[in-house]
Amino acid sequence: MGQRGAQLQAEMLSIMDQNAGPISAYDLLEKLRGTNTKMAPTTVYRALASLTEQGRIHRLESMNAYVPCQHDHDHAASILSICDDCGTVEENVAPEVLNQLESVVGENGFSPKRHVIEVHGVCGTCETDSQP
Amino acid sequence: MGQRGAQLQAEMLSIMDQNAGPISAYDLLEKLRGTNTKMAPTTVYRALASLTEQGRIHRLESMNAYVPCQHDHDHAASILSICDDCGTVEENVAPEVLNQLESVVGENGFSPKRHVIEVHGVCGTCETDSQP
DNA sequence: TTGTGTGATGTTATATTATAACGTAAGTAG
DNA sequence: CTACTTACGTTATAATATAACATCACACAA
Repeated sequence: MGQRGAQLQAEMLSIMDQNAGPISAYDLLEKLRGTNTKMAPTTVYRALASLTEQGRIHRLESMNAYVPCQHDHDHAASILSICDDCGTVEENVAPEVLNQLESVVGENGFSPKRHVIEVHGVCGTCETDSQP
Repeated sequence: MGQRGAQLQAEMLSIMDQNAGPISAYDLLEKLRGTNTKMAPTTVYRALASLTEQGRIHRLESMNAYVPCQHDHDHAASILSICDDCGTVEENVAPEVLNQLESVVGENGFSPKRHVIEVHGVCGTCETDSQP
């Protein structure tokens, strides 16, 4: 049969690390099929869910894609900035942003459990490169 | 043929206003088929794109669903808080959060174009209701 | 060792979300 | 009226995700 949890997840992380930017579940599946021809979407989605729960990857909600976490096990919500030119994603952790955010949404008693903060734009490198 | 842009969009907005929470494109499509049996997904997606560009609705990236804008034509990025219990969505505009956010992602020259800020949790009402 | 429980995986099928491509019709301005 | 532009229809298909249930691998205890 296939690989056991930890091993599959490690292989997935390795693929994601080698990948320049975010990767979709199905692109990941194709790469995994290099070593395991029979792998099904379900398996990949299950492993992605597990990695996400562990905080080892992040899902880009606005792109239906995944990136490795850049801040080991940091459980604070992260801010993902996505360059729409080159596709690179940078991760930032900024407690002060979170605090303000919580105070804004909390005004009416809202109690936050999960934050999705994604910023699309152009990264410094691409911005520079596009100068004349 | 079908309705022209403005009329279709108005009907869509009306459906969304009557709907308690976010609605998916296909649920919207089904409701629209009450008046126009032949409507196709493409048409709905096109109208949703147009409404989004106009800032009259927001797409919940983390739910693949849509809600009417609660702050007429306010072009600043909004913060959407989503109650995972009752499904209601509240919209806030908080320039100070945006400013901080931009300063965090801008540290390395990143130039933001679009913000996705969605907070999942439990709203004040549901929180209160669940007390003993 | 053998049984037994748990969780991962395989397998099949299908649901859900979204877009491509191209033709046709409706309104709009000249 | 005609040309132009934009919305819409139509068909097909791509892309993303989950349900349901059988089977297998491993760990652990008897």
